[in-house]
Amino acid sequence: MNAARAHRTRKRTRIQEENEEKILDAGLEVFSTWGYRGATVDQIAALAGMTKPNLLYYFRRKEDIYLAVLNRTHEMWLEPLERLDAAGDPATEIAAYIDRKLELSRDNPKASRLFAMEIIQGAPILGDTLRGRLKRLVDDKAAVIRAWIDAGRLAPVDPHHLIFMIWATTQHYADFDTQIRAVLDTPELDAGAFETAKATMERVFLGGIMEN
Amino acid sequence: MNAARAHRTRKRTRIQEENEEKILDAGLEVFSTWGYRGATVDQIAALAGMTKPNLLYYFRRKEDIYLAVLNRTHEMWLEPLERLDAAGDPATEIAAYIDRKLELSRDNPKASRLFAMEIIQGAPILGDTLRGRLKRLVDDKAAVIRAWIDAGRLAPVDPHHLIFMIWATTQHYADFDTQIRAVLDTPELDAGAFETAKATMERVFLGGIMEN
DNA sequence: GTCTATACAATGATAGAC
DNA sequence: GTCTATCATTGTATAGAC
Repeated sequence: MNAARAHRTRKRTRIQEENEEKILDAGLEVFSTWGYRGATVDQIAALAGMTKPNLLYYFRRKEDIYLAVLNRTHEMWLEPLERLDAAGDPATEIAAYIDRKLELSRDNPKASRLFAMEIIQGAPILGDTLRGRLKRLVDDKAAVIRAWIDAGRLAPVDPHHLIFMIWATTQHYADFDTQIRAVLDTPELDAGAFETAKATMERVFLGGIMEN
Repeated sequence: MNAARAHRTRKRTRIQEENEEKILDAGLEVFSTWGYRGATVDQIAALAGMTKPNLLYYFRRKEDIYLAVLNRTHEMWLEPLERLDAAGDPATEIAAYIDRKLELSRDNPKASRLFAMEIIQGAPILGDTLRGRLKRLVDDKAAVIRAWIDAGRLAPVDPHHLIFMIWATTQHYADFDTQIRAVLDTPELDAGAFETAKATMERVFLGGIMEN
């Protein structure tokens, strides 16, 4: 985890914390736009407002920056699904999950695009996490959904693919934001656009999976 | 369009056509994996089975290859929506649209990822196309859907966002294929996985938007 | 402890000779 | 249609100044 910073063992100073944060913010920006390989250390340093050698004082290698940025954000990505509660009402729980996921896209579009680039490139870094922790979490929550279906509280849809559909639709508003803005002819996706998206998604998903 | 090949004015020979096609195939592969900037001409040349200088005889610059690859595939992307028929039955038409789009993802995952990378990077090349031709097409078909809604044949959902949802879910199976395979613990998305995906999507979408 | 200047090897894009 | 040369970019290392 912090092998990246093994050369520094002492407690971090205020300047260190501030600079590391600036670097990670810049890294998120650049990696999420260009992917790991397309990003350059120069770009990140410029965005962070420091020189390249100065940046390399904090992170010796490009890969260390990438790892740190991914580590800083990947917890955030699992959290909404973790909160899906087997004891709750199916419609309420699923609607709330969609809301949380859509909010995450709205508030952290760069983090969403960072993950998208990593996955599209074959998940060279996150592959193990996907096959391990993510798979266990999804299997877990798919079992919850299946129990709801077996109890006749939801229409019989495949739980895994239902989750994929929710991921796809919510993340679309972050990852493909450029395309959506082009089609809607708007300079940015404002609160109104997200409200309409949310209403449409809840109507389609809940209408589509409630036994009536 | 073929400004990229303006240096060649004669009719193309068989060898030229074959080599250009090999280059475009290799370019699709490499650009869709690494993005424009992360791709190298060396990689593309190696994949195309030729030397870098030989490749550069056909396309003088990396950007020319990228343009040609995008141009070769972007028509394909508009076609399924173009076929949405106002005179048809709403449920049938929308189900057929979903099918066509999902088939496109299954059969052309690399093209899908190429577009994804281009959009995530802010559509530097395709931006005008998105704001022009794509927007007109979507507005057109959104009007068709709205007419169905006004006639009481569909539930009142926002047509644009419904289309976004269909794009998101279908393309997800190409773009995030690595993540889906990790979660489903399968070496590849086979016909069965696509059947389940299709059934789930049709159940959710049609259940979600039919007035009952 | 923090930052700058400089260097350098590797890679990659492109031009031009053959 | 092929090979070589060139030149900019980029990742990384080091030496030392504040």
